[in-house]
Amino acid sequence: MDNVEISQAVIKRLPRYYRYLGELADEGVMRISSRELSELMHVTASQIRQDLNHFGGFGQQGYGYNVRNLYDEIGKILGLDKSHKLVVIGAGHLGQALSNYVNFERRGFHILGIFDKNPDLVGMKIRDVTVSPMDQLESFIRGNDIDIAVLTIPKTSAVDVAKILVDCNIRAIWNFAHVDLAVPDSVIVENVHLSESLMTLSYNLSRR
Amino acid sequence: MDNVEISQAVIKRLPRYYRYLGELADEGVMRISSRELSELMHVTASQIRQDLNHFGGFGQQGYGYNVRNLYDEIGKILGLDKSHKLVVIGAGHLGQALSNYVNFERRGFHILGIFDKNPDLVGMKIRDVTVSPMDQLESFIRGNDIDIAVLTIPKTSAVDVAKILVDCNIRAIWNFAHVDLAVPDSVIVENVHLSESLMTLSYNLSRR
DNA sequence: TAGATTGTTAATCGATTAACAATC
DNA sequence: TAGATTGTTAATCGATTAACAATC
Repeated sequence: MDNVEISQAVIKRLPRYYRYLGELADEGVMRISSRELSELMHVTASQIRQDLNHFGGFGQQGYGYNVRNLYDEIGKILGLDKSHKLVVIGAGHLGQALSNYVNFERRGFHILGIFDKNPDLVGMKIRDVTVSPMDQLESFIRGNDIDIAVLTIPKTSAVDVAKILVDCNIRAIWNFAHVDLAVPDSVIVENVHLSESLMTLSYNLSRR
Repeated sequence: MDNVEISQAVIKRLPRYYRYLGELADEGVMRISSRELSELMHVTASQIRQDLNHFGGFGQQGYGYNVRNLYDEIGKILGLDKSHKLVVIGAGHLGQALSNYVNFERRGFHILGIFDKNPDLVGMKIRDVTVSPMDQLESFIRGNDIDIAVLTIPKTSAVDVAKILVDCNIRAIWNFAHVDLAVPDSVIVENVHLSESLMTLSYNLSRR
């Protein structure tokens, strides 16, 4: 299973399937065919079947897919059946926004610590978590077996903090700083570069 | 020029070139070859030359590219030489984070209005802008010739607000709500689905 | 001029779509 | 059984990489 590498293009479509299937399940829809789903999502039925078959045959000929079952299976593929421990580094507005976002918690992403170098923010309480000073970061990650670090700090500090995170054997970094972090291959980096997203919008706007 | 459609894959790479070139310019680097840039960015030199040549010949044989010039040209391609008027809809933490982000302003994205339906947030001042109630949104957009609406509200409200925005002839929506907005083709939608990004990270984490 | 490097064409690779046999 | 729809192979399309002639 692990020997077949699945392209990131496929992976990036899974959360969208997951979202649509979750909504269908909430509406009480029991089964759906690839054609029906394709019309709903504005993609080809062929692509849906190809994508899903990378992971196994979840459907049944002549019937289609069981909505609830497919939802659960995609959840498992995405690792949403496991729980993850996170720290948020940077307690500014973005860090607060992410820390307050209830849906992450619901999907098994538990924020155990929030850190900031600004003494004015240290001690602030965000949901159940109190913001801690940066010098406690390293021992906290090691002591609490943290999987994921969320980086919502400026790019200059981000580079330095990433080094610390690697030393602490962090497994993944969700990076909101506008910089490409240089980390070993074993550490997963998922970038959210908001300014690049806005520039893409700007480009498309200027071509009208 | 407009008759050749350029793929979104190319467009999405431009902001990254722009970022690296900006940093090089700041460091005082005058010229760079596609090979040097390719080593810096970990992409192929071929791809860089192909990408750039969609928009014109910015280089010179035997010399390479003038860093400052290429930076400016990509900026123009991305529409960063023009100024844009935005409103932020949703003054929660995410809306505040984006409204406070100075770099957007510096790149010509001017936030003229911030709106929220929560009376507790109305009246709050974020940089120079005071949060207004939602019922003033429509007249504000029309009266101030707003280009871009930034949606940082829950998905249920997002669908309704998007309808209003379309009625007001908004040109683009930067959408942070976890929903696919149904708008006419003439309206550009750029989605930032944070939970999908986190799920992608989660997938990659579980395959190690 | 000789060396370097672009701009661009051709070759390769990978992803998407179409088609259909298998099967529920 | 007949109809429907999957799983999967084959065909197409598009994007990336390689190669090299043009040229600074």
